[in-house]
Amino acid sequence: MLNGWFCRYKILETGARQIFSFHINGDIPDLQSLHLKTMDHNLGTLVQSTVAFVPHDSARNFARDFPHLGDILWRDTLIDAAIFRQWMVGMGRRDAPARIAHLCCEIFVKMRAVGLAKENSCEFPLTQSVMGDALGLSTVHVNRSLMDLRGRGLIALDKHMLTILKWEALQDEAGFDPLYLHLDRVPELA
Amino acid sequence: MLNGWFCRYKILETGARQIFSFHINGDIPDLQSLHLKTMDHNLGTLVQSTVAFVPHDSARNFARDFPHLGDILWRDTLIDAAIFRQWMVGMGRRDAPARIAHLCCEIFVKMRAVGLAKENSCEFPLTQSVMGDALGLSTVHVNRSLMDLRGRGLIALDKHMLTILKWEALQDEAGFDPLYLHLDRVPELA
DNA sequence: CGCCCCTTTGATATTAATCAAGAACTGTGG
DNA sequence: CCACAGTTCTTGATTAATATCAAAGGGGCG
Repeated sequence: MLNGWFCRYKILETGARQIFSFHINGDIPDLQSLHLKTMDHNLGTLVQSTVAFVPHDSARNFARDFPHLGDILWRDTLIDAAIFRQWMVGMGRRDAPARIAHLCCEIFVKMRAVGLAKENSCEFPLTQSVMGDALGLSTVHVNRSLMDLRGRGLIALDKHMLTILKWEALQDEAGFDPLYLHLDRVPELA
Repeated sequence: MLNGWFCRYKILETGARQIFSFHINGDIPDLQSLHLKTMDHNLGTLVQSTVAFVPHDSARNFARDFPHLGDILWRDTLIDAAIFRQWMVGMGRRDAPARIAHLCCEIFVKMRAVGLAKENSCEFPLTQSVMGDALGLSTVHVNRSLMDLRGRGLIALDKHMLTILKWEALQDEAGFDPLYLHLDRVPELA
C-alpha cells in the first residue's frame, strides 16, 4: 500500500460483516496469500487509495535470494497475527467503550509510527458502522459508547479526525499495551 | 508438539483470560517466536503433554538451507492467522450456540485430519470454563448453550469425548466452512 | 436544492453476565 | 473400598450489556 486505507473482512451467510484489520501506508496486507493458495477473506478500501502490486513469483524469489529480507516479510505476517490476537482479547473480554478506546489507541500509535500523526491527532476515516463491524458491535452501540468516551473527555472525533485528549486515561480504559504491535520504538506522547 | 493439548492465551489486568487457539499433535505453536523478539502471550497445557524443543538458530538455519521447507513453516504461521480470523468472526458476529458448534467442528476436523478421531468422535479435553475463555462467554452461558446443542441432538459430549451426531446440522448452526483451515483434503464424514 | 449516507436519540427486546447454591465427578489418602 | 476435598457441571433468579427497531437531524456532493 502506497497510500490510503484498506481493511480486511469477511461477509457471513447472514450478510453480517466482520472486519479483521485496517491497513495504512506501507502495509502489505496481502502478504499471506504468498503461501496460501486460496484467499479466505476479502480486501477493500475505506477511502481512495494507491497500491502497488508485486507478483507472487517475484516476492517468493526475492525472499529466497535475500533471506534476511524474506524473514522481515515473514515477521510482518507474524505481527499481523499478533494484532488479530489482540483484537480477539477485545471482542472476547472487553466491553464496548474499552474496545473503541483500544482501536483509537492502536490506530493512533500506528499512524504516529509512520509519521502520519501531528501532535495528538490523526486522520481516522472509519464510520461508526465500520467500527462496529470491526469490534463486533452494532452501529447504535458504537455511537453511544463513543459519546461516552467523548463525554469523559478522553478523545475528540470530528470530521474523521481523531484527537487524543487524555492519553493515559484512554490507555487505561482500553487496557492498551503497545507491546503486541512489536514496534522497534514506541513513539512518545506527552 | 509430540502429544497432548496446548492452548495459547493471555491474562488481562482484570484477571480474565482469553484463549487464542488450541494445539494438538504435530502443531508447532511457538513458531511465531522465531521472528518476534518478545512473546506477547503464554502457552499452557490442557492435559499432560509431550513436547520437543527446537533451538531458534537451528530452525532459522533450517529454513534458509531448505527454502521450500522454510516456506512450509511460514505457511503454518499463516494458517494460524487464518484460524484467528475465523475465531474473530465467531466472537464478533455469532451467538453462543453457534460459537460452540463452530469450535466443535474445528476441533473435530483437525483431529480427524491427523488421524485422532474414530468414526464420529474424538477426544475433547476442554472444560466449560476453558471453552468460555476461548469463545468470549461466561462458564454458565457455555453450559446452557451446550445443553441446547445436546438437546437438539447435534452433539454428545461426555467424559471429554465429543461425538458428532448431526454433522450437517452442526455445520449449519456454526456457519462452518473448513476452507480457512487450508487443509489439502478435508476428511469426509458420512 | 435534494438525496444519500452518517450520526444521533428513544423505546424495547434479547442475549449474555453475574450471583448463588447444589449435584456430580475426580483424584487422594487412609 | 471409602471418605473427603477440590473441580466441574448444572440450575435458578436477577441484573447488565448490547441488539434491534424506528425515526429524526446533519453534512457533503452532484
